[in-house]
Amino acid sequence: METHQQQQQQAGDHIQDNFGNKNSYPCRQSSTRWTPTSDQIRILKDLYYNNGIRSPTADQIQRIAAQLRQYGKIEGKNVFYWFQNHKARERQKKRFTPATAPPPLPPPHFDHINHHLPTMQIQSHHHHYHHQEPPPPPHPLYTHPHKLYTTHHIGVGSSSSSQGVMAVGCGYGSVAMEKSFRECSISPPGESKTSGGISRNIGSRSRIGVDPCSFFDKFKPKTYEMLENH
Amino acid sequence: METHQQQQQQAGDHIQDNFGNKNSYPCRQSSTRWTPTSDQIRILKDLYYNNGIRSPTADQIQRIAAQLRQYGKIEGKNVFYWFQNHKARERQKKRFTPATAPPPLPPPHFDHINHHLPTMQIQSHHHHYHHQEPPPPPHPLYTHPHKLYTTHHIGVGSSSSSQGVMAVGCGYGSVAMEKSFRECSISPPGESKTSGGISRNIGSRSRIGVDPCSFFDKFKPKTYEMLENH
DNA sequence: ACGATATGAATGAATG
DNA sequence: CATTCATTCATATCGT
Repeated sequence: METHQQQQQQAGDHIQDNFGNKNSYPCRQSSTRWTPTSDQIRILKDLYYNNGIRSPTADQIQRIAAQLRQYGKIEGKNVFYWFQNHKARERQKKRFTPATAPPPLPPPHFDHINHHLPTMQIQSHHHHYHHQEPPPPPHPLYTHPHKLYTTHHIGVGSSSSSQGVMAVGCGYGSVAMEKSFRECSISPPGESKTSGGISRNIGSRSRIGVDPCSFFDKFKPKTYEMLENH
Repeated sequence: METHQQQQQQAGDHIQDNFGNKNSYPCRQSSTRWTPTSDQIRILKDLYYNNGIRSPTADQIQRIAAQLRQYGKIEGKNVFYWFQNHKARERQKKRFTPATAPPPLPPPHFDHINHHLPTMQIQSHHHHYHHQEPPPPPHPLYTHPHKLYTTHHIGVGSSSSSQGVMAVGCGYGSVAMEKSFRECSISPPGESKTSGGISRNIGSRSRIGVDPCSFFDKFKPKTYEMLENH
């Protein structure tokens, strides 16, 4: 999925939108749409997979966006859509690829491409549960009761020095992170059936699918398939 | 578009391994991307044009993929993307028909290719209608064919009342679009471009727009709008 | 070998 | 949440 990442030379390169426009560089990413940077994606995924955030609250969205802004332009809605889409696609895929060959997955050792991941903890306070078991995907028990965003302080810890590092409480240490399946993951219990109900706010259940978190580099142009599918 | 077609292997030379050959990889296709076989394409088009399927449901996708698997390797997502792309491109092309540019191109006309072949029969018989050109451009009436083919069950062959055919909507002459307020901010803070830059700035508390009422922000926005206006 | 084109794949943004 | 639309990236393939 997001493995190959498009181009996002929002850096110095002129972007050259290939449309009728020949505008040169007025607005960054001339295209009107947000083009996430690698760091932004990395963080978003981290929040998604390692922190179980699936449908952030408005509050969280704002904070996340604020943090991600360090790595490039971004707005709240981008964060909002990102989570929506990521989640939806994860499910969708599962949906139309139910029994189809969920094969053995060769353990393509996931390289540890960049391990300088800025890990961010939006709102974890001092609660460090043990649920931090990101790397070993096997068990997403994740009872995660957390999500009590009572704090206003963003945990943001993003990394800092070049390298790993976590800084933040639950951040996993990085490393290892095996990539596993995607669609055949854990059962998709109906979970949130909030339909008629009301609330459903805070809980934000997540069935966690702990996954991969692939890092893509601009260097790694090739397929994502290996990791993704399945 | 569907004019030139790539009839690749499958016939004489089996270049690619296809089938989950245990060759070396578990199941990963050796090739990067799915390369539909002639039969698969024929069937897909048949479903598209003769059965009016434009956006198959997850359910249909599964079945279609299962059927097409007889003719070569294929996954649900391939079917999904195929329909998405086919539809999008058909529309896209049509969209650029501002009068000044008469469509010199004779319609694709793929049909008749082989009628000696399989006409998908996902779960029912199949009927053959006269394949009518799907995109007769002139008329953008567009009554929103959305889901005309409401079948919940792949109508592939006929689903209830056959009516295969029709559904062609695609008119799509209007492109209203007005809500877009794309912003184009000027000089964003872009320094830390993609990856690499790990500038750090710890304490960065959220600052963000910090609106007056940020107390009860814990709600989950259903749409981006909600987030925005809050 | 390129360059153009067709088209598979991905994903941001919306809408229902 | 599910679906859909628009764009864009990536690559297979063909023409010259």
